[in-house]
Amino acid sequence: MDERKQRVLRAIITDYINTAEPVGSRTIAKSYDLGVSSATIRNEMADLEELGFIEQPHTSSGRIPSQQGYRYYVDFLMDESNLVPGEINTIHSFFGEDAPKIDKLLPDTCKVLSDMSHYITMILTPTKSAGTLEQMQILPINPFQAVLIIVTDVGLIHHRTIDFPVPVSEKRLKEISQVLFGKLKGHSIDDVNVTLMRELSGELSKEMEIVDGILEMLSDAIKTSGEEKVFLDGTLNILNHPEFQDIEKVKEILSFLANEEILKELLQGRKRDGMNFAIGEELSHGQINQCSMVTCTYSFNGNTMGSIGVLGPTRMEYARSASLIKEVAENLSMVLHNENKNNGGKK
Amino acid sequence: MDERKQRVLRAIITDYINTAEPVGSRTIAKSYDLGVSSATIRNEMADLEELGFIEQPHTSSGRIPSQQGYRYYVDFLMDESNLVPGEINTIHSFFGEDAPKIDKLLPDTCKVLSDMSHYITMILTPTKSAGTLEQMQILPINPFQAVLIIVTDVGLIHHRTIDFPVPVSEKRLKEISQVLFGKLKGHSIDDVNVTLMRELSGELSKEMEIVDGILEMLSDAIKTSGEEKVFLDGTLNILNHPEFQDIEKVKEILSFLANEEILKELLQGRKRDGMNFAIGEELSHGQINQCSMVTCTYSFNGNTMGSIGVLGPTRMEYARSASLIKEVAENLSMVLHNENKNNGGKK
DNA sequence: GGTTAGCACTCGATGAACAAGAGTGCTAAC
DNA sequence: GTTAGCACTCTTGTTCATCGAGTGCTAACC
Repeated sequence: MDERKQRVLRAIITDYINTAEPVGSRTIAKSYDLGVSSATIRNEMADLEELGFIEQPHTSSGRIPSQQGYRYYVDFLMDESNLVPGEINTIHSFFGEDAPKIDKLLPDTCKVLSDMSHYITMILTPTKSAGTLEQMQILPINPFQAVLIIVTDVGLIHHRTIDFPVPVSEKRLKEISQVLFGKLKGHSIDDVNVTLMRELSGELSKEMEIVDGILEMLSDAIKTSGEEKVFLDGTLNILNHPEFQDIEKVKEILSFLANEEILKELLQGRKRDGMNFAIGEELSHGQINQCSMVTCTYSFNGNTMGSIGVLGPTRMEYARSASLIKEVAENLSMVLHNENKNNGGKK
Repeated sequence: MDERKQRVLRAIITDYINTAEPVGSRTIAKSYDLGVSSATIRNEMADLEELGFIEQPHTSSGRIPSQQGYRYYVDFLMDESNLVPGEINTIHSFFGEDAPKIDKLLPDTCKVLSDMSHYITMILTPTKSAGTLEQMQILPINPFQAVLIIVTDVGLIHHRTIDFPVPVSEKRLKEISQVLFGKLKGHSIDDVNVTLMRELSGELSKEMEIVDGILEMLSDAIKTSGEEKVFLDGTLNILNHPEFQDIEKVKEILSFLANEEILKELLQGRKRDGMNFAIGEELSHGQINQCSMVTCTYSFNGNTMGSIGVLGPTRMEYARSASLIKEVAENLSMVLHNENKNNGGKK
């Protein structure tokens, strides 16, 4: 891959991203300043095709980038994309003074990012291990049911109803709740497991009679409360792209994305390093093998905790998406950081 | 409208609902046993068209029902639709022994109904006035933030973060929470307004110093917690119907439905009587004037409280949808009734 | 007088034929 | 190594004829 081939490939991809039309040698010679004629570019294109970076939908049409081409692009060719000041302002003011309350923060961020990117956006909540139990309460509804409320240190709030097999009095529930909370406060939610609960059970039973099974139920409820969650927004953005004008295709993709487990998997799998690009079949799911996803992790006090992703056609604006996500992720991390400082500081 | 015209109209609508194709006189003469020739039916059809019940997409095509035709159909012609035993079983077992926990009940019901009907399904939660405050708790997160948790007598659970303008200690918050709950328990959430809160404020201030504004914030939070909510499911079902193969149309409808206020309005407007049919422009929104909606109220101890609706093309299976919704609404009402009896009975 | 058979007519859908245009690959000249 | 030129390919859009479903109307029928 000499210099000129790279420039040709970059031109092809840039043009195709903008127009969604196969791009021919003449277009490149005219619009991208390579200083050579279309014939020369044709020769380069033939080479690029042989190398697998571009392909021809049919003989005598222009070329479109292959998955491998996009991969090479994001790895080596992509320019830094500068967001326009207006966009940066939008993001800053969203995360500014009036940033949404903590429990609205993630879904609202998701919406902002999908509006700005014009792609499908998803955000994975912090990992279990990063969240510690900050508040816990069990509210009785009736003798057989109660609501468990959990607040983690990052401010995520969960509630869940619990069904008891035998009646539990309000008084008893209150006692259990208090003792439990006393023991569990500050622990990582990940730590709450059967073993810990057994230990507690031992301690607790000295103080009061514990109904069998209740602790297990609570332990279970707490654990599932701490599970990761995915917010999704902008699914309809997909309809704006010319590659998704086929109803069947759209149905397949959207119903695929309706499964939260799938979304989790998509985001979790790319949580290690900061910015990540997954192109077409790299996503490992046939339903979205004509899509690409750009993800970025966001952090909480320096600990990796969640990730943000936008999903669009393989012909997506990788550079711009990356810049957008990065900006959003940084701002989000900052807000979460401050939230937490308030927590610790003012208390 | 003599007997025969009615039979012809019914045949046309039935056929069109099944095939989505304009239906011709010959089809009717052949498949629907009217005992007359196609020529006679042609004459009747010309009359029906003049009366405004059917229309012709273009000269020399078959006829399709007009909105007025559908209206006449649901008002006078529609047969009772019998669900097949399998369907009834599905519904019964969903609402049976292992019915979802109360806070999952409505969204899950929504999903079941959309799966069975193949249309978009929405459920409006109980009206404010029907729900009384059963449980309330304020959990401190930090001096400036707390979580308000509300459980209504129908088992709906809401949580909301509250930002205080000035720090409030945990102890103080606990006191306020307890006193407030003591006063408000059993009241309708609708009753919680500034006036009541002022009164309470007077009483409370004898017992403790109340930070200005806190009560208003709480009042506000409680009120919005009691607001109606809409669950939506099966939006992708729309893609299965031949009248929605146009991406633009689909985009318009789905983004229209993404607005929860709109959904509320759609369901609230039809909450008075039990079963309700709204056809095309009767829905009063251009975006969905090619859709129809069947709604049914469900009740709680005999009090009207919420409503269920399915939205499909005007060419929808009105009879079947009505039967489905009715069955679901009745079962739902029953489960909610029992829930409540448990509440009262066992406590 | 209502019903029906027959027939001419309309109009969308389908598909073939054709021209236009975009783009390529190859060759030969620079 | 680069480029101009050209023949060739393939898609796209258009025109045109055909087909068929379905109608409306008329005249005959019971």
